[in-house]
Amino acid sequence: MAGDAKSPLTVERIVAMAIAIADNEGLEAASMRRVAAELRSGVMSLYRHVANHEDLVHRMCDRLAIQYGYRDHGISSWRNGLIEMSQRDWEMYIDHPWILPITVASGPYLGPNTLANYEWACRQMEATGLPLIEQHQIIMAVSGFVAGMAIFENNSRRASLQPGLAPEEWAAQERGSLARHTDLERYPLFSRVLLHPDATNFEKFFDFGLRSLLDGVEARVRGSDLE
Amino acid sequence: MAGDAKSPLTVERIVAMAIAIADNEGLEAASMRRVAAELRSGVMSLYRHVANHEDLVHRMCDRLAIQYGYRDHGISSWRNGLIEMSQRDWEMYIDHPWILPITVASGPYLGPNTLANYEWACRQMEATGLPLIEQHQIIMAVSGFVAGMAIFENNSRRASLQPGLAPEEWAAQERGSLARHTDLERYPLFSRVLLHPDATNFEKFFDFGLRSLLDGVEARVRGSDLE
DNA sequence: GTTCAATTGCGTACACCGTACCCAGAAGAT
DNA sequence: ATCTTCTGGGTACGGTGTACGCAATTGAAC
Repeated sequence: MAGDAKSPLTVERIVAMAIAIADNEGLEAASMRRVAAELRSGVMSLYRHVANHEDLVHRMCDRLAIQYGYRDHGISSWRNGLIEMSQRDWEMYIDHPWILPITVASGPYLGPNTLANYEWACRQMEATGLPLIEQHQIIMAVSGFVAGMAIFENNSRRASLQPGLAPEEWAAQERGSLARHTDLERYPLFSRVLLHPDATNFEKFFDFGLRSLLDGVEARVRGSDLE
Repeated sequence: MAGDAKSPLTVERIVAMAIAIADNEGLEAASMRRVAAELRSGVMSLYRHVANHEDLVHRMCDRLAIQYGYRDHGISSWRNGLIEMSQRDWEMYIDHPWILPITVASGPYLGPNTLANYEWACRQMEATGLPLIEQHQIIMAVSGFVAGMAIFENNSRRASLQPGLAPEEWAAQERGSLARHTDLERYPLFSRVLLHPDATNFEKFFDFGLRSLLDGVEARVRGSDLE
């Protein structure tokens, strides 16, 4: 993890190190002190390249927007465009769970790369022929759905994957720890769901929900859904 | 805001005060020191009633689950049940924006009231005849969509409502501040959206997205969507 | 009423955080 | 060789959560 002692401090190195720390130990571990220590530099040196901690966080987000940029590999329809957007966003949220709390707490940082992605999505939607503002709102609805599902997916992953035990063992353990504060008998349906191995499998319903949403949009595009 | 000096410290008073502070000034303002000061008590006194700060936050969340508990006022179908759930959650997210970051960062706290709400939703879904696990996943998909849309709604509210100026003025100001770091000419579609008064109006597409989602579920319930 | 135990309130202190301020040293220009 | 500018970073301040230990209050038992 630690960087070379000699190489000069740059924004890129700082951002990359902060992302590496956040990936491994969570966002709160990526403090200015910690990043500086890992880079073998003084804390205040970072402020020569980054305005403050919030600025660093924003740069981390926009950095991911490059890595998970929307690409058209033979995309032929607005529907496939929205699917591409959803898949890239989903991957980003799963690979770097720390980005979701940032987006929620302070809004998506509209850096150049994030904006380029948005612009790409909007361009795909032009084929719908809908007014621009509706294109925007559809993009927001789909993005919102993806973000929301990623929240649940990340939560269940964080809960179940941490000790590296089998899902059934985890469920049993979770059940035990919950039963300590709560009378699970009062929540029979929840208890049964907790025992089910697919209780935390969201990918399947991510696809299902996305398809439902896109079907709704398609109906609107065809004009049968205008109110 | 400040509490009576004489009344004894209780969990309820602590939680209520923390919620009041978070509502007015954001979650980070509801620190242990601040809550204690507002209650005219010592900081460490709070720890007699609350395990730690995280515990306090969890109790705040479960407190809201009472206030925004799902109720059946003549609800006749699983579809209306999911709509009730969505509306209550939406209200909660809008009235108390601080709860979303908590849910995202550490998962929904499964306190007794939150669980009771979940149980209610599951019971509504029994009418679908789907396997329990699918009922669960549908609830999660709808909840996820609501949470995701609430993220965007809250972000745009926080951005646009703070100084109390008209939406157009805000858009112009936002455009100006963005243009300082970014060349907006490179993002023509985004620029046009930014100027539109409905750019931050999500309620309309919240309804649209929810309807699309429920239509998809309905198709599945009718068996026409089984793969 | 007195004594003892248990509960509640809280002051101090420590480790962490972001960062304002100022100074040392290196690099480049004149 | 001197002066300017830029980069690195040490110290210090005010914020955070909270471990520890002591005082005051309450409740029970005699």
